Amino acid sequence: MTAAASPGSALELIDDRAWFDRPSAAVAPDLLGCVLLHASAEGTVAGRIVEVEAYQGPEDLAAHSSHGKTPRNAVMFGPPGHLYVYFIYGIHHCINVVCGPDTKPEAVLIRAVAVEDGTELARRRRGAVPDRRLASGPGNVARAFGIDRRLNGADLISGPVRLAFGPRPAEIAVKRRIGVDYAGAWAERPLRFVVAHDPHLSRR
DNA sequence: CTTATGATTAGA
DNA sequence: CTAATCATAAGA
Repeated sequence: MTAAASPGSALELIDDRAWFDRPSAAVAPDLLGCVLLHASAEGTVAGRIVEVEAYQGPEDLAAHSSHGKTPRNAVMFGPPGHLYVYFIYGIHHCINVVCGPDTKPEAVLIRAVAVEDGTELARRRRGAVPDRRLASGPGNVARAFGIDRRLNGADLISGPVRLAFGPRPAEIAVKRRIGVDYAGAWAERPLRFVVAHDPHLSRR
């Protein structure tokens, strides 16, 4: 029995777009402990988000939106509560939650999830890896959940990928973002939020 | 059309 | 530490 599926702890889906209509640095820590779900034809995978990063609009030199709107990042410039999925390094997909306020191009990158439901399906998609690495690292989250570019722009309130409120983590740690050293001072900003001491983190 | 490169990962 | 691997964006 899992927290995501156990009777008596029904999932409370996030169905209010206003919840997403805030700066990414405000949404990001609130996302920790929340449940990410993907109901696909293959089955459903769900789990607790344990690591995220906030990307803050055009002024943030680490954000894709910092070089203007293009076909790839257009979803970031659209309404909050949608999925921004991009393909990177020729291999990996990364999934983001589009935030606000309004159409300000901010988003939260989901970097690690503790899979709690649909574990078998996630394992099939990922191959033989230890549980702690099943959805650890942004590319691995997308892989385990079966999410690719076809879901770019999907509505988190009406689409196959949803979010639900979960128990607030006991302790949240804030660190610098990973893989954005090129962004100068923006690389130093404390915009990576993690559930402290969680074994599923992509890094400590 | 050509070219450079990345919000990564796994493995030596 | 580096190779893998290709969509994307910018430039000629």
